[in-house]
Amino acid sequence: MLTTRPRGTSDIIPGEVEVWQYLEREIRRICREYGYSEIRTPIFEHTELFLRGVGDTTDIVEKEMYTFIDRGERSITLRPEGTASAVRAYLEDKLYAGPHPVKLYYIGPMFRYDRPQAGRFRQFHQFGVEVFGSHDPSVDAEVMAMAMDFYSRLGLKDLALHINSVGCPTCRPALRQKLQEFFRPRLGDLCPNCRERFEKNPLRIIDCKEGRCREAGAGAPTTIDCLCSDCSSHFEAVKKHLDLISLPYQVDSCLVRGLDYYTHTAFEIMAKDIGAQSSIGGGGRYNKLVETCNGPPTPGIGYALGMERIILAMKNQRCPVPGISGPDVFVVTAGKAAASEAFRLLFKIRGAGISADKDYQDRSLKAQMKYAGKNGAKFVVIIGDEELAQGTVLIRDMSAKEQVGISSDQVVGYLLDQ
RNA sequence: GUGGGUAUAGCUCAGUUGGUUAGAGCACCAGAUUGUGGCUCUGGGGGUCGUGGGUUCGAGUCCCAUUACCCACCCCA
Repeated sequence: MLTTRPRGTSDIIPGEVEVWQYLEREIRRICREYGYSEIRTPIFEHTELFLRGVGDTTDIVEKEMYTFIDRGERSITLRPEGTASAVRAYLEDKLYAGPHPVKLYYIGPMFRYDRPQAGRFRQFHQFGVEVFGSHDPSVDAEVMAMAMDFYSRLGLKDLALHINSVGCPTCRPALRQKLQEFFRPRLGDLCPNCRERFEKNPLRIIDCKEGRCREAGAGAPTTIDCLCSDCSSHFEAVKKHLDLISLPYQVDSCLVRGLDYYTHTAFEIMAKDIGAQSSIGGGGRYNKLVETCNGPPTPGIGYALGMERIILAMKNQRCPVPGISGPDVFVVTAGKAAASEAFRLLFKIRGAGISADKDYQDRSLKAQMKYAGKNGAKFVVIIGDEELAQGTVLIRDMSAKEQVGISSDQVVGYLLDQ
C-alpha cells in the first residue's frame, strides 16, 4: 500500500454507505416537509469569512482550521462549519431580495484539525438548517422541533434537548461585567484556559468542563439572570412554543456554545452512549451575524448535526436501517458457448429497467449459483448448451426454489410480469 | 496541544515462565454433486507477527525508539 487515508478521515464503503444514503433521503424528505430548500456552497472559502463569522477567539478559528495559501496567494480555509457560508451566500446571491423567511439546508463535509476520538473526526459531515429574516420565537421552537422530529424518525431515543438564552449585545456587557466581578477574586482557582477567557470571553467560563472551574463557578451569575427585557420575553416565548407542542426540554443556564455568533436562543441535543462526544446536534439564534458580515440587519437561526454521531447513536441503539436489495436478476451460464448469448440477454434485461448482473470470474455453474444467492438475486436466468440449442432459458425463482423453461425472446416479458 | 491503551491471516482474536515448521473461527476458492444457491463434510490459498534498532544460543513474547489506530482531556457536530 502506497499510503493510508489522512488521520481523522474515513472511507465510506459498500455496506456502510447505505446508512448514509438512508440518512440523506430522510434529510431531504423532512426538509421538504418543513419548507427548507437545499443550498450547496463551496467546501473552501476565503479565510476571513470564518474569522469574522465564527469569531476569531473561538477554538475553531484559533487552532482547528485547515488554512492554506493558494497559488494566487489568497488565504483559503476548508470550511469548519456551514453557517458562515450560508450567510455569505445569502448576501452574495442576494437571497435577501426574495420572500422571507429564507429557509435553507445543507449536507456536506466539514473540516476541523482536532485529535480524533470516538465521534470526532477531521473530516466529518453535517446536516444543517438556517432561517434568515424572522425574529419570531416560534421559528426557534420549530427548528428545535424539527431536529427532534428528525431523530425520532430515525428511531433514536433517550435524547435530551438543552436550551438557554445567551443574551444579546444589549445585555451581554452587563453579564460580562457581572461575571468578571464574580470571578475576579477566584481567578487563581480557574484553569489556565479560563484565566484567558476571563478577559476575552468570560461567558465561556461557566461552560468549562474542568472540575475546578465548575467549583469556582458555583453560584456565578447565569446568562438568564442578566437578560434584558427583549431577550427575556423572547426566551419565555420560545419555551411557551415548545410547551404548545409538548416538546420536552431542560433549561441549562450554563449552556454557552463555542461559536461567537450566537445571540438569544442556544440549544444542544445530547445523546447517551456515543462516548464522550455526546452532543448530537446544536444551534441557536444569530441575529447579528448578517450585519457582522456587512449585510443588512437580518435575524437568523440555525442548527446542525453531525452525521457520524447520528450513525454511531443509531448503531448503538440498534435503529433499523432499510435493507439494500440485491440485483433482481442474475444471469448464469453453463458452457463457453452460452456466454455470448448471456451477455446479449443481460443487456436486454437491463434495457427493460430491471437490475441485472452476471459472473465475471469464469466460475462454475455451481459457484455462479452460490454467488447469485449470496447477492440476494431474486431470479436467476440460466443458459447452457441445451438451452442455447433450443433457443430457451431457465428462469429460477430463488426464494421459491422453482424454475421454468421459456423461450429466450420471452425472458424480458416474463421477468417484467414478476 | 496533553495523557492512557492497542498493533499477529481479508475480518475477529488465541499464542503459557522467551524454545522446533505461528494457530482457530469467520470470509474467500475448490471438491464431495462432470448442469443448479443458503445447510453439512473435506481440502486449499493466504502472515517479512506495524516499522526500525537492541538484549539473547534463540524474540510474536523482553527493552528502546518510531508510526498508525483507539480512548480520554480539551473542544465541538
